[in-house]
Amino acid sequence: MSSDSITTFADLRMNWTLTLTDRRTVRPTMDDVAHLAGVSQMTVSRVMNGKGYISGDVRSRVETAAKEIGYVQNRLARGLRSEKTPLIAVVLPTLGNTVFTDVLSGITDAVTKLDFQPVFGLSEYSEDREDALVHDLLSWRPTGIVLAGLEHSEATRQAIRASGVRVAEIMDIDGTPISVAFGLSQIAAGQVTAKHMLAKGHRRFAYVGSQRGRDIRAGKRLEGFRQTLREAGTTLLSENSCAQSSSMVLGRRMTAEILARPDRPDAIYYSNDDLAAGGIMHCLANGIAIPDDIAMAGFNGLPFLDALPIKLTTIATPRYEIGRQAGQFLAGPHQETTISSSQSVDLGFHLIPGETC
Amino acid sequence: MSSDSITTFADLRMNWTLTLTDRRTVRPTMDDVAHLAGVSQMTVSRVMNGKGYISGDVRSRVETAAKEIGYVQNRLARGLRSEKTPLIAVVLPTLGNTVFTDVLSGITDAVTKLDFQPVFGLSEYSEDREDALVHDLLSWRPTGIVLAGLEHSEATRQAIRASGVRVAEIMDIDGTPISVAFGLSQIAAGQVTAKHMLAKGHRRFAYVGSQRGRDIRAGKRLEGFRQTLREAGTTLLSENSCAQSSSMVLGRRMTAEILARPDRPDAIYYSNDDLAAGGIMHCLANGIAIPDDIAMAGFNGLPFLDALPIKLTTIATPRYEIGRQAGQFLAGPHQETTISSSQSVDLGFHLIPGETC
DNA sequence: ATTGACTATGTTTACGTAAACATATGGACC
DNA sequence: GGTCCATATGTTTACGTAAACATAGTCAAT
Repeated sequence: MSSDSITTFADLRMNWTLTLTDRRTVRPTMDDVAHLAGVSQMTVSRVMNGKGYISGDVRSRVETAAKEIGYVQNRLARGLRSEKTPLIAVVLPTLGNTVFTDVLSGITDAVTKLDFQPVFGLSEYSEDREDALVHDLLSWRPTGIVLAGLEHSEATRQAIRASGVRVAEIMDIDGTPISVAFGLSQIAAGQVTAKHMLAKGHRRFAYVGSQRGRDIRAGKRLEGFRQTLREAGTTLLSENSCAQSSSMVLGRRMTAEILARPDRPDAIYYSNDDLAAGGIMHCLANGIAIPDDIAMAGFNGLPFLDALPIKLTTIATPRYEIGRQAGQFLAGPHQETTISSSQSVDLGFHLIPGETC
Repeated sequence: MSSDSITTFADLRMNWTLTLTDRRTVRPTMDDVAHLAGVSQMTVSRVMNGKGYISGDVRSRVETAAKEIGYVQNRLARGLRSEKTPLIAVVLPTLGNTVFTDVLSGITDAVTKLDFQPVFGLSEYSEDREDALVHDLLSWRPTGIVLAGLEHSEATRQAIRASGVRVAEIMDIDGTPISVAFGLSQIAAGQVTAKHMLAKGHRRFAYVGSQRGRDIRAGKRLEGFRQTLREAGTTLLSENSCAQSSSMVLGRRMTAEILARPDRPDAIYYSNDDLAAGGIMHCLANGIAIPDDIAMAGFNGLPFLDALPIKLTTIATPRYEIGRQAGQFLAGPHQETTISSSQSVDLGFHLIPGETC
């Protein structure tokens, strides 16, 4: 059909144009840009990545050509060839809790600034799902991976070790991290809260939590809380852990139940601010005096607490900062020494005294 | 150094083992699995993807070998070769608003179920950042992309058109979608709210909003609200739009300011529930009667409203469902006809009458 | 026995990029 | 006037996978 031999430049060009036309559904490649600019594919690569020597003339011709045909680099090919990708994998339990969206915002801001991109999955507090997600996410050959907490299955540890990917474990530092942990001592947070409540003269304590058994960090706070009570010669009257996920509505309902019982506590330790805020709402709606009838403390220091008519006593946590530092650690340049050593970065917390205890 | 010729199977095997050892830092490939299982790379590929004929014996040998050396597929190579990836790109304004985390949860659940993965970026309500993010995300050659709203720059439209990627625009259906929009009529939501407030006898209205100028959907609701007031022969006394991002604290502060003015309204229309809840808190804290002194309405129907002592009148929106359907649309199998046509899927909304108006 | 369909596996190739290596030009330096 | 170095570009190759095509055995129907 076509001419038997293609010899002239015009023929070559024609051939190229046709090829481009034939594949109109397919994205243009560096080769397409190169032919349009009259240079080699490698030169296009150099212009795109700003590596090696390029004359001003060629640079502008290539840039013009790229814009003209709407060239978009193919990160799959780039990642395959260069054996690294600007990806940071993130595995979180849920987005239904402000804690994790704050952390995720921090991670996103930090890695984006370093020209990385987050890929994420939600484990819903399930270890099996975490395993599956980690395995799946590693198939993208990410540069780093963020995990919540320090407790992970052997399969997950194994996969991460074998992949050689950088790891950051976040939120918790009570334990031995795989590589580096960014967070705060959950146990200490529970202890500090207990000390504060004891100092305020409360003795009859109840605990209110959610995600029973699955929220390991809440469990550690409770452990710290219990321990301090024990040292003060007292114990929790009741531990109320609901299987549902945390919410203000749940906190309000659980508070109502507890206050309706005959052995009424004089203080409630909530596993987080949402539950505690629900407790405040219950009291507001029912004319129960805080802290005289019932004292309260929460955890996280969420901003919305400032809008409530009664200020909750709580623990402020550096959620965004935890995410930011973890992201920076994973996406930033590296002194190889720090990678494999188990160490923790304690971003701290502080108690915010409110009007609830 | 080594023997000049490699002829026996043992030699070959030895050679392979050495190679594998040399690259211990590098991830094993299908070739490694293949050699260990004594089959070809292609057979490994078939086992991994469940395509083509494989005998039970070979399948189990391959699976054992893969597990033994900890094989993890390389999606970069897979995507490059097969020219498609199980990725869904998501561009959202922020994670600081429950609306978007709900949507993102819906997207994540839907696409995960279909073996896709979300990659996302945050535009912070900036069109330039949206442009940059879209361009960047397209470099991963995703199967689909989710955008918030219907308003996008020509550059974004162009890039998406050229890439041939599937698009879902979410939240808003007042306009012409690129392909398919999932959401609700923001204008109608504003109108319905206005009608309800008018029916309750209110006449002196104020508006409270955030993200001034940038939150296009809030602007559309306000437009609908204004329009209905106009038809009823009245207008807004004042429009109070703050540049900051939405929060309960901001809502409380703005409400306090408005109620302190001489020309006090008898009803406030908030651009969302967070702001409105802040208003409720202000009134609770200052003994202002709702709705007698001041009536209120919000937007979104967030779950935490059920925990408040006073139930807010608001509009319930199907946030999770919007995300779920958008995710399903992008990641699911396709009847090609629907892809390019501009159409909207109205997931509706409904007014929840509360105690605030 | 021959055909054909089905099952099971192997070989070759291409996806788009960047690393590694090669080449060529133009000065500066002695 | 040759040597060396900085600059500027090209050529070849490999990354790991799956599509396309090729091969070969088994078994039922002719």
